[in-house]
Amino acid sequence: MGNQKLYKGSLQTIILKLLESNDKMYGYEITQKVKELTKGELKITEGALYPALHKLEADGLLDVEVAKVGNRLRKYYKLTESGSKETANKLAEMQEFLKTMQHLVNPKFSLE
Amino acid sequence: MGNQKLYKGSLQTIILKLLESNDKMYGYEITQKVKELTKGELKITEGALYPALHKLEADGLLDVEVAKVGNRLRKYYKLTESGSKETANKLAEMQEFLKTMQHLVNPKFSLE
DNA sequence: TGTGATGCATTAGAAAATTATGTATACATT
DNA sequence: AATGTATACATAATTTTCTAATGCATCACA
Repeated sequence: MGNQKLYKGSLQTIILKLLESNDKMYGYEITQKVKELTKGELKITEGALYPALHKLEADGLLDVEVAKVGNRLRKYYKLTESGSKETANKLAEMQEFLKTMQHLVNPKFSLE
Repeated sequence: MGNQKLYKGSLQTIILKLLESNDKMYGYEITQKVKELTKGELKITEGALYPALHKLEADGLLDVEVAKVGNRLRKYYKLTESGSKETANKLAEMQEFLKTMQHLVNPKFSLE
């Protein structure tokens, strides 16, 4: 919702995590999955998604496989081997970050 | 560390939270406090900090009080009334975001 | 037949950082 | 005396990463 800007920088990690859980996905599917998983809180725009996918592919973290469904085009993405490794790294990084932020802003613990 | 880019978008919230906990602080003090609280994981650069402080001030969320310590200048910032309200909002937003991300990157261990 | 959903993509622009640089004081070490 | 590190402010150029807008095309369905 209002916190849409907070997710800056975590899109790649989100994509990688989804592909780790789902083997292969296509772009539109990713946007819908994120919307569903976050109950509409996070909306991935196409202007962010497609460049991100292209970059991950260019970096060798994703493989593409084009499929035709009816007369419609789909590009299925899946993790390469090095993509799997990078996913583990990025997820660890994210966990660390979440822990740090949790600690920073948690109202229960005042910051001295 | 490597997750330095993940914090994009949360600097304002961090500043506001620190000022909520500490009544008044000056810029350099904020950078040191964040470094200390996060054990060096998060480093606020001046190029990000000062523009952020100026914006918060311009938006009426912070008041400034200039102090001279020895021959050195310090600008102490503290929350205005509307700053306190906004802090509450931003902290709630952040909690929500952290929960969402936690759920996204580790659906197995949801927080709820 | 036109509207919303599906599916790809790019472009212009904004937001929010990093990096580099600048000024100046203070203190400790060589 | 000179050098480096810490303290303390600040800005400018650049980069990263998004949003918003737009475009093309297929498909379902009312």
